This record gives sequence, structure tokens and C-alpha cells, in this order.
Amino acid sequence: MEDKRALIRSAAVRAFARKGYHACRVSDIAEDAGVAYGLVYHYFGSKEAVLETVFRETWQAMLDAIQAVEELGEPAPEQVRKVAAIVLRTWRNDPDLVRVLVREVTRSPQLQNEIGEISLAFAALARIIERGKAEGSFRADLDSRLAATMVYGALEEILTGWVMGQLPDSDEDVAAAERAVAATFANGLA
Amino acid sequence: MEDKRALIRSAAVRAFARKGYHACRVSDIAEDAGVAYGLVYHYFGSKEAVLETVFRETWQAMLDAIQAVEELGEPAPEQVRKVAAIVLRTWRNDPDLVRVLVREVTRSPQLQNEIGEISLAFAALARIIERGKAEGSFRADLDSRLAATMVYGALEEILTGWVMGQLPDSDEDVAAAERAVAATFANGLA
Amino acid sequence: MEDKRALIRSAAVRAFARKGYHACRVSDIAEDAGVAYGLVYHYFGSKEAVLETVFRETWQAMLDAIQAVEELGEPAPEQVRKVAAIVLRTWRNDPDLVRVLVREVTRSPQLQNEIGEISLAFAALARIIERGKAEGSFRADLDSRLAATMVYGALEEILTGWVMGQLPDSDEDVAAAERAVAATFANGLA
Amino acid sequence: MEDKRALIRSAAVRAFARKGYHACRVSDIAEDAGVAYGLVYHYFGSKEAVLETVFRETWQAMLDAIQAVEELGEPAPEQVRKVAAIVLRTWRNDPDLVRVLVREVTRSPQLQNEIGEISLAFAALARIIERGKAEGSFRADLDSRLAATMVYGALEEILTGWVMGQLPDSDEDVAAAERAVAATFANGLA
DNA sequence: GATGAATGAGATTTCATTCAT
DNA sequence: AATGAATGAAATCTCATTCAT
Repeated sequence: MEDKRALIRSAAVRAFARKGYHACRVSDIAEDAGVAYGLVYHYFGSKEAVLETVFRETWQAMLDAIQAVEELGEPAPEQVRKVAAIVLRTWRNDPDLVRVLVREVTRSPQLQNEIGEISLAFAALARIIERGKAEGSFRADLDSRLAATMVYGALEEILTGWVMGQLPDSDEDVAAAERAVAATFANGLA
Repeated sequence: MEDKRALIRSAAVRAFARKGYHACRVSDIAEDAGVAYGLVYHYFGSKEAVLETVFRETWQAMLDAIQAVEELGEPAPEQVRKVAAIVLRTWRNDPDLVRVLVREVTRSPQLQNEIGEISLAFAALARIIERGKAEGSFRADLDSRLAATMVYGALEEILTGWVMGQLPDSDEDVAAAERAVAATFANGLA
Repeated sequence: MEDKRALIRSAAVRAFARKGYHACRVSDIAEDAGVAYGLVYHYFGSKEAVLETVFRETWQAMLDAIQAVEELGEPAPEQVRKVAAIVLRTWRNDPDLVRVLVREVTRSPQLQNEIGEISLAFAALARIIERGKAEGSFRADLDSRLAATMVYGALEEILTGWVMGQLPDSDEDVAAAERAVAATFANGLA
Repeated sequence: MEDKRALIRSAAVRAFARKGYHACRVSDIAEDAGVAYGLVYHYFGSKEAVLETVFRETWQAMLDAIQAVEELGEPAPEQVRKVAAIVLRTWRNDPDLVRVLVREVTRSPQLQNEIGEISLAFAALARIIERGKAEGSFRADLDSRLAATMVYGALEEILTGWVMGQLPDSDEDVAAAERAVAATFANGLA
């Protein structure tokens, strides 16, 4: 019944978030999903493929959301704010997922082949900043690739702070973080 | 002869950098150091302890350097610039070390006990920003903890870009990155 | 449609020949037959039963052919020649089948219960040789069981040479092999 | 103490002989040798490598013995007799070893890379027969490769008969088999 | 201090087989 | 008859760690 594949996928997110990818056995995922562990192999082929799938499907959704922001054609600082909102609000929607992405995927030595997809996010941010330079919102001498890196880094570190329990993460804190990022880079890159 | 302990320690940094902590076997470290792997246990006690030692000794040096900056009593934006310089220049000095710290330690689920030491760096940055607010360099409504997180995140992401080969890292690029971080946060936090 | 059971049986021969019994998964058989693997169980009950069936049905046909030779009542050397012809020509008819019988069945530790059926072939050969002794074609002090073993071994090894690609196997080579076996044992056992 | 590698090697022969290669677990070998199974990997690297080693080391010894026969320069039929003696007496010396070689190695699909070494034995037999043709002991129109195959097949099948318990194998039977092979091919190939 | 043989817990993965549909 | 999702026993292999020398 239902969709066992999706069931396993979301159980994997929980399990990876709870114990970390390496410490998490395939049987932990299966147990969490309430299925036999053979089924994980039936649907995903390997433990690593589960992580990869989680990453790819999630990341694509985020890339789509960012692209939608770009297409609105609003001023660059507003676009940066919206991207910050998208990234940071994901935390509220699915903290376990963020935990996994932040801890296991982003700088994993194993998933270096995913770098291409990760860098698409940087590229989108760089495009936004480039447009900001063109419209005069940002300084002309800015290296947009580098600026994109700083923005992305600031966002990811805030997420990490939440993941690690080092920063408060109430709804109000999330909103405040969003404003802080927006303001800092609106001024900082101007 | 010489100092076998130091020999093993630096071999470990190379080995962890090359293959990642998990994929790296104790025998890889020993081989790289040119000793029998039993000796790794003689000096460090466990594989995890090697990583911990690498982290702790390095991190302490960085904390000391940051504290020295604080004690000079210069204006906050200048202190931020100097911290950026310290962090980014480490890359030039020892890329393998940075690779290991960035990939394995900072958000490792295993080394969560090191979080205390990691957060000392955030605390130092937060103190600097707090002082910037007092002296009028930074806006008064800033959450200094959050601001410190953004600065640290920007720095670490630039390092990551270098580690992952996504950003150019010539001496000139390193200097430019340092200036970009300094300028962005001097303005952005003002 | 058609006869799915026969379809699966012949797909199994191909699959076993290609990958070997152990390396061959039930799904390989099913795939080769173009059916779902559940159907293999419907018709045969188990993977081992498929191999057993292949063996038994084939072997019986060969035993029947040999018995027909016996019943003709020709001189023993001529009977040996005809048995050689039967065994060796099977290769031309169905090399995959020979491959499976030679590699998987004959000395499989699992199918030791089939030994009874295998030894019927030896027994037939031994009877022919025994009659050869009676009629004076073969030496009287011959151990017919041992002689039958030698004849059978020579035949199987020639098949093996073909299976393994170590001996040439054109039609002419097959005919030459048949003559060589006949001549060697006609003289050798005399 | 003692030579653990040799200990494991001979335990493997016993274990493979008893249960067959596939049905035999690595831990069976280790248990038989009285060591932890990790040690099997320490010395051999994999289960397959154990079988390969057993084969290669044994086979080489047999090739050496056959070569020694060749070098004596005796008449070809006598050389054939001596080769038969070498091959058949192995059964008395180490039945388990023969069991493994006959059942697992000779026509294993996995060890097809060993074929080169197996065919060296055929080549030696073919050389002997070729010399027999030159010296007039064997008929000139003989295909020596094919004849070698028959001799080898006869020998292997006799071993198989002993392995499978289908032929009597007392010392006297072994001696009789040796004489039967020698006589059959001395006459049969003449 | 130094070595590496020896250990064995534990993880991944395979795949024959079952069974609901 | 036909399918293939679901199961889980079982096997291989890895590798951190111990310890006798």
C-alpha cells in the first residue's frame, strides 16, 4: 500500500539526522520506515544512493524556488532577501532535512560528484549579484562569485547554528535572521 | 628518530585531507608517516583521538591569534579584517589542515564535544562586534551572536570554495577575499 | 502464450552457460526468458530444481540413445564409436547445454543425488565393454568399470576442451575427434 | 608460532573438500585452522584467493614433476605411464586436495584465468605424444593435442570416480588403474 | 619505543523465496 | 497463469584495536 519508496526516503532523513550518515545503519532506516531492510536495496540500491537521492530531490526543489525568485525581476537586494527567506525557512519546514544536508552532504568527500549541483546555487546567487551591479544596487568592483560565496556561507552557518543548537531558532529568531542577512548584504555589498 | 609523534600527526593531516576521515584507515596514516600502525596507538590511543588532537592544537593557535587581535584594541572593523586575514591565510600555510578542519571537524556529529572549543571562536567574534556597537562602528540593533555567525560562515565558505576547487586561490585571490570580507562586513554591519 | 515452461527451461540453459550456475540469479533466467521471476517458481519451485530438470531431461535422452545403440547388437568397438558420436555431436546441437552439464552438473557437490543417473551412463559403457570382452574384441583381463571410466573421461574432456575454447570445434574437428576416440579405444582396449 | 599461513591453507583444503567451495564459509576455514577468520584475510585477501593459491601451488608442483619425467628422455609410452602414476598417486597422498582440484577448480567459471596454467599440463602431455610419434611409438596421423586431451580426461575421470566414491581406491586399485591407463594408451595410440 | 600478527564486532549487500494481487 | 514488491537469512569483507615480542 501507500508509497513505500517515499516512506523509506523520509525515514532515511530522520535516521541520518539522528545518528549521522556513517553511524546510521541501513537497518536503522528500514526500522524507522517499518519495512525490511532488503526493501531499501530494492528501491535505492545502496545506502549511499539513499543519501544522494535525498540530496538531489531536495536540492532541485530549492534551485527551482531560487529560479522563481530570479524570474520576478525585482531589485537585487530584494532577491537576496527572498533567497535568504527560502533557505532559512526550510529549517522550520524540515529541520531533519537541513541537518542532513548541512552535516552530511555539502562538504562530504563522498558526494563530490554532486558539487555540480551545489554550485548551481552559487551560480544563481552570483547572477543575482551581477544584476545588482548592473542596476547600481551593488558596488561595481565586487567579485560576484566571491560575494555569492559569502552570502551562501552566512546562510549555511546560521543553519548550522540551529542544527548544532548554538543559536535560538524560534519563528521570531528565524524571521530576525532573515532580516539580518538581508540588511547586512544589502548594505555590505552596496 | 626525530619526533615520531609530530611525524604521525602531520601524516594524519595529509591522509585525512586526501581520503577523508572515514575512508582513511589507521594504516594509511602510518604508511604516510613511514611507521608501523601500532605506533599510532602508542602515541594517540585511537583514530578519533588523532583527529581530535589535530583539531585542538590547531584551533588553540587560531584562538590565540584572534585573542591577540582583540588585545590590540583597534577599531572593530579593523579587528574583523585582521581575523579574516588570520583565518584565510591559514589556507595558504596549510591547505591540508584547512581541508580537514572544514570537512571533518566543524560539523562532525562525532566531535560534538569539541563544539565548546569551536564556539570560543564565535564568542571572540561576537565580542569584537559587541565592542563595535559600543564604539559606534556597527549598528546598535545588531544581534552580535548572529552577526558573528555570518562573518564566520562567510570565511568558512570561502575556505570551502578553495578546498573544493570552486574558487581561485592565488596569493592575490586570498588578499582580495580578505579585503572583500572586511569591506562587506564593515559596511554591512554599520 | 506458447509454452512458458519450455521458454524458461531454455533460457536457464543459456543463462547458466553464460554466467555459471552460482553467479546466475533467478532474475537472470527470467529476464532471458522475458517473464517475471515469480514464474520460474511457479513452474520449477526453486533455482536448483531448474538445473536438476535441465540435467534430468537431457540426460535421459542421452541414456535412451545409448541404450538404442546397445540394442542394435553390433560389435563392441562399433558400439563405442556410436556412443562417442552421440556424446560428441550433442556439442554441435547445443553447446550451451553441454557447457552447463560439464561445468555445473557432473561433479557438483550439490547434485550428488543425481549421481545415480550419471552412473547409468557408466554402467551402459561398462556393459558394452563387458560384451566386447565376451566377443573377444577387448582383452579379457580388462576391468570394464575402469575402462568405461576412461572412455567417458576422454569424451568429457574433449567436450570440456570445446567448452573452454581450448580445442578447435568445427564440424570436421568434431568428426575427427569421434574417429580418434573410436580408434584409440578399439586398439587400446584390445 | 608455527606457520599460520600454511595452517590456514591446509585447513582450507579440508574445508573445501568437505563442503565444497561455495557452501564453505570463510569462518569454516578459520575454525578448522583454529584461528580467527580475520586472519584468513590477513594472509590471503579473499576467499577466492585462498582457492587460487591452493590451486596454483599444487599445480606447479605437479607441472614440475611432469617436466622431470620429460627430461629423463625415456620412451614415450613409459613417460605416459609415469605421468599417470604422478597424477593418480596424488589421490593417495592427499585425497582432499584432489577432491578440491577436481570439483572446484578445473572447470570453475571463476578461475578461468587459471586456464593458462591448466593448459601447461596438456601441453606437456602433447609434447610427450609428439615425441612418441617421432620415435615411432605412436601413429603418425595422431592429433597430439587431442590425444593429450583423452589421456588427461581418462586420468581425471578416474580421480573423479574415486572422489565420488564410484570406483574402488585401495593401493592395489590405484596401481591397477595406473597400469590400465598406461596399457590402453600405449596400445591405443600406437 | 616499535612492530605487525591476530582478533572479531559489525556493516553492507545479495538474492532465493514467498505471497498478495 | 503471471507479476514483482517484500522479506530476511546468510555471507563476505573491513578495519579499529589489542598485545606478545
